[in-house]
Amino acid sequence: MSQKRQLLIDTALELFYNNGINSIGINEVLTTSGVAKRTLYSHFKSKDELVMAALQQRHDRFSRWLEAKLSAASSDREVIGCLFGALRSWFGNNEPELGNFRGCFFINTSAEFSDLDSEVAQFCRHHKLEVRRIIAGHLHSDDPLLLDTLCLLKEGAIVTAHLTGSGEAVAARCMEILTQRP
Amino acid sequence: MSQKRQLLIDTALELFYNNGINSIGINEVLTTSGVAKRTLYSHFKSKDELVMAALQQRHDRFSRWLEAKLSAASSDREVIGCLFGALRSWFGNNEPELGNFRGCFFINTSAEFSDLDSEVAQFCRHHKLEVRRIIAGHLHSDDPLLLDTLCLLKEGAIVTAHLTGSGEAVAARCMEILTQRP
DNA sequence: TTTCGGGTAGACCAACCTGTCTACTTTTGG
DNA sequence: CCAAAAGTAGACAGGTTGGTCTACCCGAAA
Repeated sequence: MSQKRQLLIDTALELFYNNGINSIGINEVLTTSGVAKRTLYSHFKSKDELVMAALQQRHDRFSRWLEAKLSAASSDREVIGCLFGALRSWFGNNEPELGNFRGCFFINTSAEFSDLDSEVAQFCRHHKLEVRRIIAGHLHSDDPLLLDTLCLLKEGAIVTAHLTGSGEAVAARCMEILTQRP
Repeated sequence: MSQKRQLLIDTALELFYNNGINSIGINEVLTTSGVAKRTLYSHFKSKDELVMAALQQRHDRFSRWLEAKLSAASSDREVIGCLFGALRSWFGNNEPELGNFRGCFFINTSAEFSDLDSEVAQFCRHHKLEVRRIIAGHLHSDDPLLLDTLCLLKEGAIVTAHLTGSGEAVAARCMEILTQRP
């Protein structure tokens, strides 16, 4: 069905991710995509609905990407290697399907929407839970402490990579930290 | 000198931290503080300048707070305890001087300002470096891997606490992770 | 007493925001 | 082949933004 709808979502996601949702107006999405305003509002009844569609799109894409990256791992040690190897590659802008690295879209979006009960904030929580579930699904032991460690270090790495810019060193450091454990 | 200036900074910081900088207009700062617009623009030549003053204020307050929390520690193990104990207390809204917990002001602000060269983004980087320096100053061994571990887990904890809401459990988990190492 | 810095209230400006609307054109399926 | 669906351009409405400006007030120091 409608390819314009998909074009709008793709354009919105890229602009939102690169500039923040509040910094991007509807008109910028329209001029960038070359779609008419009327068309946008025939597919989405408000900007919020477009935002939700962009979040969903990012979530799907990121989940598929992560799942593929972890699928090769056949031991916990390999899961660690795959996970932080993938992150390092992302931080270094070598994962075209995820776009130019600018932190985690869901962390960034949460920072912009203060109302914790809003649909947007709820979806961000949902995303993080799903990512955790994906990682858990690839670990052999179901040591909850290991899972928490991976998730916490992953979040720390993403934020630090975004803020400092030295993302690849950060990801490598995470692997050092984790391989130094029993 | 001028107490109005300080009142403006305090009001702006609270509003910015609780709602995000782009969501708060100058007029909201004015009505909340009860100060006239003319007065604001006699102290700050633009909103950006007010934003910078708010960032500086937050940085000073947070640094002093952290320094005080870590000053009691006399061993690396105690530094870990003090650090994540302080974070747990912050996450649980038991640190009035830091206000109601809503993540890290600098991480949130970085998410809103995409230009990495902007004064705002530079200050956020500076803040994180300073915090790292404070932690390093209280560690006895100068094991860089330990320092990195603490900083990464700290960022992960802040982000996760903000996104999921279960902050105190997260901080406790970090301590478990760290005490389980040699 | 006069002068002046710091303050107030609020009208005003240009730019931008989301969202609606009219009027017209293109695409596509039965 | 023609009707319905999907698209276009862009004016418009009503509100908000950051920022400027005029006109006035007050208290303290020279």
